Amino acid sequence: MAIPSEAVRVRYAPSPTGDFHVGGARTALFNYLFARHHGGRFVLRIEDTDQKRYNPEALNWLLRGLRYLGLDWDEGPETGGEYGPYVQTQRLEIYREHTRRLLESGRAYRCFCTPERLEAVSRELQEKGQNPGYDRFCRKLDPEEAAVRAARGEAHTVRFRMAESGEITVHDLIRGDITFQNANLQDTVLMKSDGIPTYHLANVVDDRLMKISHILRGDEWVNSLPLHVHLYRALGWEPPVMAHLPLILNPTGKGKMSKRESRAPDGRVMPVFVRRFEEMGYLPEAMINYLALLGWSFDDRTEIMSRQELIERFSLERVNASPAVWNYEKLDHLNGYYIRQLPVTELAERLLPFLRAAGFEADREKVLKVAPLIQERITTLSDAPAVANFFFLEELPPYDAAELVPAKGDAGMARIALEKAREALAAAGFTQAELEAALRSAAGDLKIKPGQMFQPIRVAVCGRKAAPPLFETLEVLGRETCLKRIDEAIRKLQS
RNA sequence: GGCGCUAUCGUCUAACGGUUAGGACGGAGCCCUCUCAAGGCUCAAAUACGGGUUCGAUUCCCGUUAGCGCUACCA
Repeated sequence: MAIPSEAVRVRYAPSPTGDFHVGGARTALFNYLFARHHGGRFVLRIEDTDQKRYNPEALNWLLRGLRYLGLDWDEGPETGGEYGPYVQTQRLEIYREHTRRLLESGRAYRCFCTPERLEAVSRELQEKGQNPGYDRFCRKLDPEEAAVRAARGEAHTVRFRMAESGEITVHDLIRGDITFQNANLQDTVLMKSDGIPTYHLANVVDDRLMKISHILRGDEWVNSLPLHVHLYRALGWEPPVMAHLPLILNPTGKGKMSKRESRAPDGRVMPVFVRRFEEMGYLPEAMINYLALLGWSFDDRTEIMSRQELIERFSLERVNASPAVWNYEKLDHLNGYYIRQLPVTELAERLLPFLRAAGFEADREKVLKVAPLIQERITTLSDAPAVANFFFLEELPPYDAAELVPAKGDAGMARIALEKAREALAAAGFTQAELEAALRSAAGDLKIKPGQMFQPIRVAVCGRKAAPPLFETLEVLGRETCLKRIDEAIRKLQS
């Protein structure tokens, strides 16, 4: 695709009404990748024209989420830029000016209908079996007279004077040409009675003024495409290139990805907010990689891609048109993969806050030793406390003495094995290799299988059957702790 | 209801008229192995349906069906 690099300017334009959602993150990512791929600019614009749903925390959640994902914006809040301000409520005068222009050219008109009337009209139309909507009552008002009423302070909105016939065809980079009949379109409100524009006006004006070259947004916007294009034309502008991204659907495949967190049948939390994924210990590397694969692909085999590779390979031509179902298992797989790829020092560093949050007295030195032992056993960083608890706990959580009994053995065998192990551990050098040699020979002395000796020891020191490799674990734990826990296990077997 | 979008394994996807329809997640099995993982190998698993166009359709066109989205002085 021949796209002049300097010309590429894209934006992510969320509304600060709630928490930063993965659907939004995917839209932001595609914009980011497209901008970086073409050496263009990635603009962040806050569309806060809905004062009723405004949430003062939303902006913080958004910025934090974008930073966690590493989606740095070139222009926007906290960054500035030459097309600012980047918050729409700080641009109200601009929208009013453009509204005046539309009023003067006759492409818009003042509407004095009350919300009550609007509702009644819509209901009436529906009862008559017609499409609900506005009956264009104020369209035929004399503009001069309407201006006078407005000047007197009469509450009113400004509506777009939509063409009543004909059709409009819009080209979408992902979907091709889409044709709409103008007769099906509404005289949509552009300026609300409180003097704040609706999304439609603000969006069109800002994209133009901010020199946005490509609009990459979710598929839920295709139905406002004809309105927007009419608006651009009415203002004497050419619309930017349009590309509507496929929706992300719930894991069930029913409906678009929920805005609320839910729980799986097993009680597991199914996060939908970027902040929650961060809290749960999903790596930004994995999130980015997974999100990129939702609606886009590189070829028939490559799935693991770094941010740099994604930037190099991303292209709108390979974005899918069909919706994508969210798949937590696949994300988990990628997260586990990226955790395993981390250098141990890096893993330890990322693990530290999660271990401390669990109440463990975790220091760097200790975590550095534990990290390699749990690296391929966790899928998220927040799995670490449960998997590595016995490394940090002074007292092991209670476990059933029956766990100590090895396969094809009995309590007596477990006890003998542990006593023998205790003896060996008291004497052996405490390195992985020496421990293994000592314990294998101890098992040999008892004429039992190595596994029948290792399993009781494992349960004694870890408090459970599934754990990291035994000898490394013993080494990290140290002689004192190991002997103490084996003694406790022997006591458990006696009682 | 109206309008719009979409349609390949359960899921994410590859194929840009000619392939034994490929890969990944998940599932099953085997191997490795001190448990659990990780890793390796193998297997099962798809072109929604009906018409066209074409020598030939997963691919292009139309219809049906289904799913989803929008239908506010919300974005």
